Amino acid sequence: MDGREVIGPQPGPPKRERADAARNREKVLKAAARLFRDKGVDAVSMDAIAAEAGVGKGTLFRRFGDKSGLAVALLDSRESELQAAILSGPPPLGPGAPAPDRLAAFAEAYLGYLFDHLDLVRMSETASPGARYRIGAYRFWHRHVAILLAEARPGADADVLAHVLLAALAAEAAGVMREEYGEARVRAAVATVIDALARP
Amino acid sequence: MDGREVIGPQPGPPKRERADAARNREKVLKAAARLFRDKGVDAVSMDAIAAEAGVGKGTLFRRFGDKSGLAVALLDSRESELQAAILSGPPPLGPGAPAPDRLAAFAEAYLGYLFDHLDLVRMSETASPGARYRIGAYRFWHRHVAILLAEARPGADADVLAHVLLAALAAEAAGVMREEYGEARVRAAVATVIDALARP
DNA sequence: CCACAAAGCGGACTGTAGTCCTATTGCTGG
DNA sequence: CCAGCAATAGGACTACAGTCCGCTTTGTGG
Repeated sequence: MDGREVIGPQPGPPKRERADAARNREKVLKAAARLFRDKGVDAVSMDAIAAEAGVGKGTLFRRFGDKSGLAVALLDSRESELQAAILSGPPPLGPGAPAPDRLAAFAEAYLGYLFDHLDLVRMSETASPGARYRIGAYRFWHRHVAILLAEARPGADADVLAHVLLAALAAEAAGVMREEYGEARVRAAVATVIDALARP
Repeated sequence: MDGREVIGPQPGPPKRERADAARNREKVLKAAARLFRDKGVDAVSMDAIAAEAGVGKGTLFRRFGDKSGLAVALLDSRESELQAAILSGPPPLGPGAPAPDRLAAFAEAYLGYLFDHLDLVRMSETASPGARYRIGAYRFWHRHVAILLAEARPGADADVLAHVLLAALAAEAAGVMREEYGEARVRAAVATVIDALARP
């Protein structure tokens, strides 16, 4: 990443947030977190969140767009941590290590993040068709992986290969694999693929 | 594949299909095909299909389960062709060629099938969460790939690797890649990954 | 040919995501 | 402090997937 700053939903909005808007945003995020924790992500409807937060449905949707946007907002801090570690943390996740090592470290770290928040990430990726690829964070992961792949495997079509690799890290795919074979084997298999691709 | 028969939705039901049921099944499939062709898969609701077919909604859902089931039924013949070619067609897609060649041929053929029917396959895979992995055909592709991977790369965790590979062939992922980079680059990238994995 | 059980039918009903439009609220310059 | 206005709030409304259950059709055994 030749990066400048973390890509993602703006923690502080463009210009200035009106006081009532800020209040309601907090209320919604708190309510959503509470409901998701108590009942599970899949069992909570947007109506329920609006009711629990004491705001109207319109407010909820205008602010977060859709379920996917709400999930992204809830994941924001964890995601930013990971992005920061990639941009400026210690190697091999951060800059300084050889590309293949960085790729392996990224996969390890990303799978940790993913499995820690599987339901939320799944919601952010599957709320609407194509949601996964519209999220700002996806573009971040993609660029990171593409740049490292280009370095590790000169001449390859790194942009497309990065999408291929990331397909295996989709919440639904990784979730199914973990359920069927356990986390360790998923991590190992992803490491195998990265190894095969990045150390030709 | 040490296979015996094609996996998928039963063309002829278990015991015997009542006359009215058969009639309605045909009416629904015809109506759905017509509507999908005219308006596009995403713009057609289940209500519209039921109305166009002149049957009740209950009928539609009892017979096909959900949107995913309807898509599978519509894809059935093309899918069975591909499965048959894999099980008993000429090499390298069919038996007889070395595993890496068969894997490459499978990816080529599958991408052809996928891109020819992208919207329908996407519908079959994303109609409900996890739909992709519940479809009988997915299990077929998975076993096929796993068996070939096990042969090409002894000692590797072929079952998990097969899922990883197939993740790149998900309709949504492949569709996004094609849109962004074109079909040729997607095919090439998938071939690259298979090559890296299967010819260590 | 008829009676009758079971398979199948259909559309009213429920729950949910997401939209829209009007009333309200908070900010800003005077 | 106040007036004006743009941003925001809220909930009624739409459209859709999927369920349920009383009614109808079909095949069968007498």
